Amino acid sequence: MEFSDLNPEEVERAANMIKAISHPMRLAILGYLGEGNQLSVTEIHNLLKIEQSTASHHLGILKDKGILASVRKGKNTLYYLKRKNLSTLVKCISECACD
Amino acid sequence: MEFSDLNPEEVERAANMIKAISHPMRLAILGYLGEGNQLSVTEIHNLLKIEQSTASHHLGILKDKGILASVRKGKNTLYYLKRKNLSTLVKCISECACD
DNA sequence: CTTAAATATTGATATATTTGTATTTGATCA
DNA sequence: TGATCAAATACAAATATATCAATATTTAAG
Repeated sequence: MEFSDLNPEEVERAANMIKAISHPMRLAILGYLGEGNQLSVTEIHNLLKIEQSTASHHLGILKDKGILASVRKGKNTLYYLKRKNLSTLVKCISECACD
Repeated sequence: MEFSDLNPEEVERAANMIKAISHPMRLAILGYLGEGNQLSVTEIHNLLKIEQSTASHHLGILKDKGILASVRKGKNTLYYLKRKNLSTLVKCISECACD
């Protein structure tokens, strides 16, 4: 798959996916979910020390753009990485950012 | 390199790099530069059918965030991918966006 | 059914981004 | 030097995003 094979819509979609993860809070969320963990909104809210509504908002964006999926478990909604190759992407990004 | 190894500053830097490429125009630019090509501002401006100043602006962002480098060649300034592992990243993104 | 906990949504405000027009800077060439 | 082409910058308007506080919704427990 070459990037130049993508049509404008796919480019748009790709841009949206990346935009979704290109935010410090959301990258931090991915850091927590990176190893197959499942976390609730409240846990994210506490881990990142941000408002509950803000946490929910960011998780919603990540879900909407196809990065995360969620499952209801009792009172909680657990979020997790939708595809494991996103782990690769995230690793790749961390490496790029370090040299 | 695990994502969770990054400290807040590095997370910030990673977020900035990704944010830089998470824009349809800029992704399209990367598409054109992906295979080791070097293109001038005017060429990008013509290829993408956007204003010269807009092209320059986007190229400037990509350069500022460490994605592209540039070299003066006569009247033109040629832009190119700074690291080739960014090609991998871009490919990875295109694949993620397609399934 | 009522209450409480966990999420989600809404509204308001502040901030950031994108884009085009116009201008300026820089380099080349006659 | 003066004219010209290429690129960068300044500025402003439109749009988008982030954040918090308040409210609504959903679910489970009693």
